[in-house]
Amino acid sequence: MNTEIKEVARRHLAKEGANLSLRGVARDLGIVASALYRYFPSRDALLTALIIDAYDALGTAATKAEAAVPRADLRGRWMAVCHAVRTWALAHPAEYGLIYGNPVPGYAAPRETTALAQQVVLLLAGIVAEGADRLEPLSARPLPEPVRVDLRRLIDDRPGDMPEDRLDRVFVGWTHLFGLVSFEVFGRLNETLSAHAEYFDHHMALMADLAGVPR
Amino acid sequence: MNTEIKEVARRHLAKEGANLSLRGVARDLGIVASALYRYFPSRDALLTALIIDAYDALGTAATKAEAAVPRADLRGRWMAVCHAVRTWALAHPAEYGLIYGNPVPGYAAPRETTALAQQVVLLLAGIVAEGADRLEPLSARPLPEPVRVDLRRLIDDRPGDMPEDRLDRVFVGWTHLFGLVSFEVFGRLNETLSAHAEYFDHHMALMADLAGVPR
DNA sequence: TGTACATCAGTGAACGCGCGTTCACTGATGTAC
DNA sequence: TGTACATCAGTGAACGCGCGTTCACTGATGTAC
Repeated sequence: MNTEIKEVARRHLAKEGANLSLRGVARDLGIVASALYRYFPSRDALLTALIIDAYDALGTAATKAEAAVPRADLRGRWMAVCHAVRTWALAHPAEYGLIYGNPVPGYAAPRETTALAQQVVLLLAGIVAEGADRLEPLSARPLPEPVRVDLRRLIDDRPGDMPEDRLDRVFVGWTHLFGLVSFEVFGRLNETLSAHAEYFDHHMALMADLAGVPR
Repeated sequence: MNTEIKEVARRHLAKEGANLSLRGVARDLGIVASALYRYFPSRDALLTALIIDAYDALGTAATKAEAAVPRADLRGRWMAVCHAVRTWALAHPAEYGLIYGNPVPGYAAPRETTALAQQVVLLLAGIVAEGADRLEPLSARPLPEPVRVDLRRLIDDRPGDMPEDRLDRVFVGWTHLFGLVSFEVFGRLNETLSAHAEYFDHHMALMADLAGVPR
């Protein structure tokens, strides 16, 4: 029942954005609004559940896609993650918007979401950690010290090691991935470009180059 | 009076997101809600005005900042555009969200916004068109044909000329710019990085490298 | 096998609120003669 | 200079709606003896 409610709520999100209405959800379930309180203590709680589910679904999609590629094919794994994120986002635009669009007004994301939100970037970092080409000469540009410190801290907080420059490039790819997916999902690309899929592939491959993912 | 209404409405946006309430705005103006109808025919019309204003303000901020840099300093001009976008977005998070976040549910952006939305990328393209280094060897990766076609069409639709590869790199920078700004404005960077400004500078400089903006 | 009781999903009325929009209106200000 | 009229910004009541949440409740199902 819990999952059934969330399913209907997801359908509502798709039509109304984050203005989720409990009464609307209840109506679609053929139930009276107050009955929902047996399952979720408040509207915010339902929203939180949906947000967590969204992070989870996105992370799972990316993880599964990446796991399906032979371990030795690092570039294939990188691209699989990118594709999985884009595919999931296009299939679930409202849920994507919930976690990567405007913050929902008056709603504070609970602590638990932080770790969930990092899944994708960790996947990308994990791939690069397994093996990478020398970085492209652009990297002659040295990291600003405060950035180096941030990146070092992140590296030290987790198992494994990696030069800061390399993690920096992973972050470049990660930012680009979500920047581009957001552009596409939110319709900002529509009047400008038509070959969305090819454009995406091309750019994420460029990001792989930049991060030194071997061809 | 028209501008006064919009000013108050902008303050409301900042607190409530896109759930703009006419009655709330009227209340803050010390006016009865129906009086607003003398100035805007509907809530949607007010929203539209705010959206257009936002594009306008962002475009103007970028244009002015770029114009203030000596013409010969191409890299300075590129960075000025990037900084102006970030600064404006951080100063006006709600208005930024209105134009680069989740699409407002049930609201269709009017035609006029398309041209306004392209201002920033045109600025960047204009800078690169004035002079650019040879592209970095990454560009050994050829453009996929459908992407080349899209880019060619965009180039032919406007005065001036430019190789498709170069415009492609401008788009990379543009996507990255808004991807990173969205991450920061929407708070997706908070738990991960602290040196936001330096991180931004560093990455946008990298994008300049990538687009062949001379150092 | 039959009765008494507990559980618990869902009901329905109510509270108090906010919303966008319409409509006939008031009353001050400005204009014309 | 004084009167008559037009303009028009803002009023206030009303319509019809939706919302989240509470609360005492019903009534079916399952369990214990």
